[in-house]
Amino acid sequence: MKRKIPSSKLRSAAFTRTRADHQAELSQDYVELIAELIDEKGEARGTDIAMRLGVANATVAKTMKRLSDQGLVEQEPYRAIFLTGEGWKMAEDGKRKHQIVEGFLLALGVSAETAQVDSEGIEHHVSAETLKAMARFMVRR
Amino acid sequence: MKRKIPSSKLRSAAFTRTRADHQAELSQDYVELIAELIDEKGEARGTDIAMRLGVANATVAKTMKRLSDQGLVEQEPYRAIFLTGEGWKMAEDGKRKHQIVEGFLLALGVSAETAQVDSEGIEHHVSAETLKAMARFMVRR
DNA sequence: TCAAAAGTTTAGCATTGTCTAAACCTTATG
DNA sequence: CATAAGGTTTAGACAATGCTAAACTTTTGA
Ligand SMILES: [Mn+2]
Ligand SMILES: [Mn+2]
Ligand SMILES: [Mn+2]
Ligand SMILES: [Mn+2]
Repeated sequence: MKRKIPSSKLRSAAFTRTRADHQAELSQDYVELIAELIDEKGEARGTDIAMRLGVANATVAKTMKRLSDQGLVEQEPYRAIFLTGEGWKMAEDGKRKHQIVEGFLLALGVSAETAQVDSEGIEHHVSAETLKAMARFMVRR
Repeated sequence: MKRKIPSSKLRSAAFTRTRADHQAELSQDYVELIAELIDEKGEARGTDIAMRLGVANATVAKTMKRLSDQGLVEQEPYRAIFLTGEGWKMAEDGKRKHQIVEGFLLALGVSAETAQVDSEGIEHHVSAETLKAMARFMVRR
């Protein structure tokens, strides 16, 4: 039945959702990247993560602390980083979503570079409904 | 000629761009909202901004300080907030972009609510190239 | 084998963005 | 026109995300 929502309420809901998306964003990108490195090289080291993210080493170390508090990664001092079960799940969900968004942009006709760059930010703000629409578009097109 | 960029470089470029997008994001949303309020009511008051953004009053006040340091807004103590020339320009650019992204999502077939919410985050990560592709899609469809 | 290189951690700092609570002005109305 | 209600500002706290520099550990290779 869907009552009409007053527009200021709806408006603030959008900003609130965006802020929530941003909170989740960093963790998602980290675990996805860690999963990628493990697939590629068998392990994820701090330096490699820092390199690919374009941040300093110490930043990665600090973030790892948070991620392990969140139960997403595991690590021993001076050793490589691994994902927990939960971490793997998040990585896989993230990867799937990322691929749909990037593939969608390509299907829309943008260059590979642009699709790659834009999708890195866009992926975090795409709701289930929009993701479905993007997937549909790629199939039909 | 476009040399092949090593994939780790390109990868970090995407994250770096996303971080830059996020830095610009808050200012953009604020000025756009202030412009909207001025159009609607003739002035933008702190409370209204806070209401629509879904944040506390004090948060808005502190942000205003930053925005006026950035030369985007002007205000006298205890008075409403106004945009500088630069502020208006940013607001207008933002609005245009926002409308294209939101309209595009609608054209893609998502609900009005979803288009409204998702576009609030997505708009900040859409490059000129992607924006053009979205505009094209809406026309052709 | 053992010193240099490579990688990791820690300390200390800055900025952004958020909050609550309290103090302070402005406005509206009885 | 005095005061209550409604806005605004300030103070103080906190978490997240980034940085550099220094200390420390592990790995590598002469
Ligand atoms: Mn991703
Ligand atoms: Mn991302
Ligand atoms: Mn974002
Ligand atoms: Mn926005």
